[in-house]
Parts: sequence; structure tokens; C-alpha cells
Amino acid sequence: MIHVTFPDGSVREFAPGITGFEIASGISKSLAKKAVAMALDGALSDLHDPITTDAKLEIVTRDDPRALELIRHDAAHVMAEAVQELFPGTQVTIGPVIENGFYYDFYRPEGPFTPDDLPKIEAKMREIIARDKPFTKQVWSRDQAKDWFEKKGEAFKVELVDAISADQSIKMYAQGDWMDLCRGPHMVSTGKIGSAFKLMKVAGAYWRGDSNREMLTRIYATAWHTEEDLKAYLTMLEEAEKRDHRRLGREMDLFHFQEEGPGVVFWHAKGWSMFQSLIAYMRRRLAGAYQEVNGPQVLDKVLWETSGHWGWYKENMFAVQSAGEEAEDKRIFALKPMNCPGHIQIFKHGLKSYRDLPIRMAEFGIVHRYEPSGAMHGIMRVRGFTQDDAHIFCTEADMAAECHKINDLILSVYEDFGFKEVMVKLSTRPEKRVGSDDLWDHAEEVMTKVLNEIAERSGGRIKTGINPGEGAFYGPKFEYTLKDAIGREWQCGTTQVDFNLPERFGAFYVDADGTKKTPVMIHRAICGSMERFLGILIENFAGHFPLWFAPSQVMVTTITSDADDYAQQVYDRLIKMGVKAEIDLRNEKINYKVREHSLAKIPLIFVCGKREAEEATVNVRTLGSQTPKSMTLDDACAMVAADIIPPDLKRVG
RNA sequence: GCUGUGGUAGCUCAGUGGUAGAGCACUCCCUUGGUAAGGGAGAGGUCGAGAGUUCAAUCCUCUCUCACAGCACCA
Repeated sequence: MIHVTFPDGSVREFAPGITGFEIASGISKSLAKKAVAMALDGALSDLHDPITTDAKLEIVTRDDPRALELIRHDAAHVMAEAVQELFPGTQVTIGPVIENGFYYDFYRPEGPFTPDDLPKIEAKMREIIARDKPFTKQVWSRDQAKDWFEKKGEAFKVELVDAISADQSIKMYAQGDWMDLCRGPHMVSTGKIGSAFKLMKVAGAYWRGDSNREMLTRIYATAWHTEEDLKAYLTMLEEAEKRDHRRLGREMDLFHFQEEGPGVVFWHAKGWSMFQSLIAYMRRRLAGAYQEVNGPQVLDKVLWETSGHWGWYKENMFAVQSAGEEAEDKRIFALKPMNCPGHIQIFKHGLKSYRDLPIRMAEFGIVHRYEPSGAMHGIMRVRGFTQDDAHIFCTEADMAAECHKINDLILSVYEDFGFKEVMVKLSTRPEKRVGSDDLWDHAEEVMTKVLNEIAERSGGRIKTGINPGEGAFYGPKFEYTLKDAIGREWQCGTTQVDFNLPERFGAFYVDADGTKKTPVMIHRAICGSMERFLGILIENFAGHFPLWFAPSQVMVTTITSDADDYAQQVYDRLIKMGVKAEIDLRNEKINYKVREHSLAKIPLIFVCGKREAEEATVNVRTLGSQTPKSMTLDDACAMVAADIIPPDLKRVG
């Protein structure tokens, strides 16, 4: 007999081999009817699997949160069946569950699916679900599975069977007449999938993610417990689209792109004002600890050969040469893709003593990288961008302390922009690397210790983790990922220890004993790319920036032209105070002006009418509020003066 | 870079093998209106670029380019 423990703690005895379904049926008919799967010691499995050992058992019903994964997975199988029913000759490959849904990759010699095919496939899926055929499992031998797929012309499945390690069984799941290789588990029948799903889009995807292999046609879909959940998800997508930085950038007149400059940003006045606010803020945060420098934009390729970029990174670099056909100077220069070689030249200029270390060299460096055309995305991924870059030249003994200093700064900066949830991950040695194992052992040891200290000091607020093998070839690194207002994660900051570059360039300092020593170099960025960080801010705030960061803070506007002079005085005063104010004296109704400036997401509208002019007041309308508030001009100015102070300056009082 | 889909006025988009249309925005006129669109008139486009087919191309074909979605990439 085996002992089965139920969620309420009770234990019952059963004969070995009893199934979850049998147990559920024994409890109640309705439970058996509602059950879709079971969890044995927390692991989901098929309801009809035999239970052979003592275990904790939970009967999983369709409304259980864990069933969602099953709904999606089952739906993927149904999608594959629907496709093969509608389009014979289409090969199935893989169809995993992903965040918010699932996809299935198909191979079609006659070309990819089009969006027009989706409604047909979806209708067929609903038909299959209505048939409500049970999912049944069989364990096959490797040869049997290969043979079966070969006969069906499923070359990709044969490859998958081959890839399954010898110690694992080959499981085949059938739903009616249709059968697929699958790890499982599945629900009891296709009918349990329900109707809250929708095919979203078609896309190309490489077989096994390898750009040298076949391009498959992928169908993405979303699936949920209920129609309400589905609707909520679709609404969320619409919301995300509304805060797309490319759209807001246009609507708020921040920047634009045009054909002649793929991947480079035309910053308009308001966007540039934000850009400058960000840099001004960062400069204040660096003051005292860092020296800001500026390296040249264009340098002889020889320098990039020394740094190794010309070998490693050439495909991503822009070469620059005299454009004159008659020019004698045929030297090839490169537009800098990184700032480090420039900083090392500055470090090398003049002898450095151990007393000078650590030297923290910062630059808001503009770099150009030839990104693949398909990689570009608004201001998030561009070919020309500004890094808030710094390089710290220090001794090995300084490393841990410097990493901590950087960490404190990064977390504090993120918090000033309202990002409280941050994840720090340590990337360890990759396969291809430079430096001895001893060196890596030591560096990883130091950084692991730092990582643990970061987690401890934050009191659990900062989550940490390890990315094994993801380090740079020249050293381990920390990567900082923040979470935005709608839960998306963005990797921004990075701290990278480098044993390689200082040596390549022959950088050294004179140590206490008079000998030459190679410094350790730490690369670090906080925002990463200023352009991208601004994009993240735009989407995070959906354009509703905190007052201190808004590119346009106050709009002064009038109700009638009688108040023009007064409004002008208000505007002048705000400008003198350093407020980013604008004035709108147009002969338009106040409704019209309020609507326009609200849509432009200007945080404050100071409405001036005849009454305000007489009483020296302004009527303050805050973005998002329907009820304006009358204030004396002095009070309104005092309020604005207090609220435009950036958070770092507010801290010092 | 790969697969697919697109590019028509500043923006959002309609449209046709006989060289173009709407709404908003813009300019002017009327209107001076108290918190999310007052009314009228006007101006504005080499239909992404090049080549081809055709009597005729914005429309069909090809090449290029840019954008979008996904993949791949992201020292």
C-alpha cells in the first residue's frame, strides 16, 4: 500500500498504481469532472498517471493557477493538429509555452503562413476543442518513434527524437487521431482548453535558433483561463502600445528618425532638453569621485587593432576615410564603438603612481556601432548613442571596494527615477577568454563576495543571481536589470572587471616599491545608453514625467486676450526662476488649449483670466486632475520652485 | 543579417492601369469664449528611390532603401 497525503494534511492508503483520476472519483464525482491534472509532491503530471510511491497529492482543477500552463500547452498541440488538418504536408517542430501564451513552429516548403490563415486555423482549433478528445500517453522506444516520424515525413521531429538523451523515455501524446512527441503533462482532454485564446501573429524563426538552419514559420498565440483574462491581456497590450516611446516621441515632439540616418536620432528641442537634464543629473552624481574626460571620435585603426576590436568587432564598426578621391592620406580611421581605448590613452599620458589610484575616468561618450538592420528599435537600439561610461583604474586590492561604490551609485540613480526593483547578476567566465584560471578564480571569488554583500546590505530588496559563462572574454561582470511600471525588465547598468585591455596597451603605474604594475580596469555604465535609458523612462512614465524631469514643466495660457500682459509677466517670472515654461496666447477657447496641452502631457497649466490678472493669482491645472486650483502667484511659484528640484539636490536640502 | 508585412500631405489613413482624397495639424478671417476639439475659407503631395512592362504606372514586375513584427545579434 502507498500513502497519499492530501492538501488538508489527511493521509489515505491506496493500492500502488492507482491514478489521480481514480482518487478524485473516489472523493466526489464533481471533483473528478473538474480535475484536469494532478500535482505529485508539487510536480504536475497527467491525471491518469499511476501513483506508485508515497506522495503528496493535489488534484489540479482547471481554475488552478498551475493549469494555465497546461491550457497553453494543450492549445499548442491543438494548434499543430489544426494546422496539419488544414495544410497537409506542413511539418510540426516545437510548440512551447511562453509568457502570456504559446507558439508553434512549422516548416512549410510552400512558404510561410499569412495573417489571413490565422482565423481559419483558429476556427479549426475551436472545432478540435469541441470534439473534446482525451489526451492519452504512450511511451515508445526511440526506434519506434523515429520510424513513425520518418514515415510521416516529419524530419524535424526525427531530429528532436535523436536529441533526447538516452536516459529519458520517449513520450507520445495523442488527442484523437493526432499524435505528437511531448514531454507532457497534459490535461485530460482538449475540451478543457476552453475558448479564451487568440492567435496573435505569424513570424519567421530559425530552427533551433540557429541562423544557419531552416527558417520556420511561427504562429504566436495567447491563452487564458477565462474570457475576462484574455480581454484584460489584450487591453494591457493596447496600453503598452500607447506608451511606446516611438509614438510618444512623435506626439510629444521629442525626436525623429529619417531614411538618410538609419539608427541615428534627430533630437528635437524638448527631447534634447530631457537628454541634457539626464546628463546634468548624472554629472552631479559623479562630482567628487570621478573626473570627466572626452576622447576623440575618430582614431586610426591601428589603435583598434591594439585593443583587439578590429579583430573581434570589425563587423560592427564604421570605418572612416578621407572622401577626397585625390587625397593622398589613405589612412583608415574608425568611428569609436567604445570609449575604453581613449581612456587608456589618457591614463597613459604621464606617469601614474600608485598614489594616484584609483583613477575614475568618466565620459558621456558618443559611440557608433554598426548594428544589424533588424536590431534597430526606436531610440532603444540605435547605431549612434551616448554612453554614461567610466573606467576605473585601480589595484586588485581596490576591486571589491570599487565594485561596491559603483553598486551604491547605480542603485541610488535608479531609485531617483523611481525604479525600486533591481536585479544584479554576476556573469562568470565564458568558454573563450583571456587570462589564467588563477586570475579568474580570484576575480570571481571577489565578485561573488561583493554580490552576496550587495544582497545582504539591501535587506533582500535587491535580488541577485548568477549567469554562468556569460562573462566578457576579458573578465567577469555584474549586470543590473530594473523593472518598469508595467513589469518589464530592462538591463541597463554593468560593471566589468578587465584584466586584458590595460596590458594590451601597456598601461602601468609605478608601485610603492618602484616597479611597474599593470592596473586593473573596471568598465562601468549606469544608464548604459542615454538614448535607451530615456526610451525606458518615456515608456515607464508613459510620458507623464515627474515635474523635475519634464521637458516642458508649465504652460501659461489665457482665457481672453485681456490677460495677455499678465500671463506674460507670469511666464517671465517662471523663466527667471529656471522653470521650463511655455506660453500660449493664441486666440482659442480655453477648452481647446487645455485639451491640447493635456495631450502634450505638460504637467502644469497655469490658466490666467481677467480674474487672475486682477487678483494676482493663477488657476493651476495639474495633469491628470479634472479640478483646477486657484493659487496666489507667489504660492504657485513657490510650489513649482520646490517641485522642480531634482531628487539628488532635494536630498542635500 | 534572415522570414514576413508595409512606405500616399506634418500626423492617422482611404484610393485608382488614364499622374490623388478625408480627418486632425498648418495659414487667414469671424469669434474674447472659464478648464479635454467654436465657425468659415485657404494652402499643402515627384504617391520611399531606381529600372522594367505598357500608348499610359502611385497602382503590375524587379532591384535598392527605410520602417514594423518575430528570429538571430547585442564586447
